[in-house]
Amino acid sequence: MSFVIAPHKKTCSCLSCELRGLTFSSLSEKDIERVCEAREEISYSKGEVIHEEGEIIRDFRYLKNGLVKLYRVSESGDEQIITITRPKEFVSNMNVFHEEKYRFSLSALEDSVACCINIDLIKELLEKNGKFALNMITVLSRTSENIISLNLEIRKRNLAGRVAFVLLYFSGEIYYSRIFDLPVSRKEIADLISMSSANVIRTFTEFRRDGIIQSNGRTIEITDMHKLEVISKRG
Amino acid sequence: MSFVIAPHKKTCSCLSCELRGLTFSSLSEKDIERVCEAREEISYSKGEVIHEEGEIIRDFRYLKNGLVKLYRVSESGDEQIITITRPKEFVSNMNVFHEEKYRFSLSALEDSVACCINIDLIKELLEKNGKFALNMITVLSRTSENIISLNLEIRKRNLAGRVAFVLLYFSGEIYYSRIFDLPVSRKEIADLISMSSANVIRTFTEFRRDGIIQSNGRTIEITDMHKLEVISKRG
DNA sequence: CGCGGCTTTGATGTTCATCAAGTAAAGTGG
DNA sequence: CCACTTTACTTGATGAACATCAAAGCCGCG
Repeated sequence: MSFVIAPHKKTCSCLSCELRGLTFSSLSEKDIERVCEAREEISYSKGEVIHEEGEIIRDFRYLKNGLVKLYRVSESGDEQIITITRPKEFVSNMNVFHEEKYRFSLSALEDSVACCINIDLIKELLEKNGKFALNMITVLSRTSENIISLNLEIRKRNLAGRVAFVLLYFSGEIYYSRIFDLPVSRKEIADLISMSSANVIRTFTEFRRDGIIQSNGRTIEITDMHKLEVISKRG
Repeated sequence: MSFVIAPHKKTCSCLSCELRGLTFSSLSEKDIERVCEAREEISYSKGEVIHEEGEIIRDFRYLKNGLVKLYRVSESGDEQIITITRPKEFVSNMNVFHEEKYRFSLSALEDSVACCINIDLIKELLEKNGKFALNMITVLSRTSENIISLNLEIRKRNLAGRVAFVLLYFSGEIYYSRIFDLPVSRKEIADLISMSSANVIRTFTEFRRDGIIQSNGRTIEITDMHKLEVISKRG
């Protein structure tokens, strides 16, 4: 099956989008085209804010590629990171359906691309197409549960256990490699695991001393996976 | 509009159920009746487990009244409480839609009643009726976000702030009163806020000494709401 | 090249967990 | 109903875990 690129858009590939299967698989071709017409693809460069807490929700945002962090800033100014995640997850698009404004902020940790589709159109399609809605429920549920589980995992560990867990998270869930460049600062790790950045750094130093990791700035190599897993488990 | 109680059921009140508006408002009368036929109303007495982590999900459970805690037990045997909530929230029914087994456990803190409806019937109705599905999405989203927000609030506070926050939570969100009977043990509060029970108790004692609360066993009276709010905020 | 932000390390003090022992309360079986 | 057992609660003492503060080095950026 072939399709023609609309002349007024650089990319209009919903029909062939590799992410289509995640949620939009149950839409008819006609509806997919409507979405395609209405959508806007926005690129965010590393560090850019995608949306902020309190901002009015106008569209449903679907992360195509990149890496983002979902977070909240308290009155006192410090940041709490809720999750760091790749496209398959929905992230902030949970409260899209029951609130007027975003409750959390979202920003790009790597260059990212998001599809923005008017929220009313999505709601209309959900209402019209139960299969699509059931699909959406499935994806939203998974996302929420992953966030909740991540939190439970973190909160049951001590400092070293949390740092180990986060390193394993990046290695196993984000980069699929023993060697990777951390997408976040030490302070952001601290904000994710609710510890002070000084102690996160100290823990890195210990891991280095004990031959568990090698690190040079943001480049990390896990040299003793087993030990790291043990620390994560008992911590 | 009147309805007749089916002879083979003690209660079959879906049409007039006071909770209908929350999710089932968009179902036709015919579908409501199907649900009504299929559903089973189960009572749980205080302390009883409604479902456990790992159990196969057979039905969609809808809390009619009571109070429940959602929690998880780690390999080491200690409990992490995720949330404590009243009927309007869905609680465990998130992973109903994307997993075979429950990821968390649910138990009754007060005598509770749940409607159990076969999950396949619910899925069928969601698929058939987009309005119903959109409704469901709204409720599920709200529930998830409340859990996530609760967690963020707790994790940004210190011991005293967490205890104050939890007391205000019970007072303001669960019992709507300055005076109430705690539905949980000191240890359960500890499991909710990730602190040791000894320190939770110590904090209670301090609050009592400082004239912030009066407490006799599980009966709590908040005597200085303002001070408690200040502790919760700055904690 | 100089400024500001991130990182690192050490020193210090606070917060919190843990252990232990004792008390109250609540269920259990005779 | 009482003796018994168990579980929840309470308090103190101790040490470990962690935050905070401060100073110095590093790196990137204008």
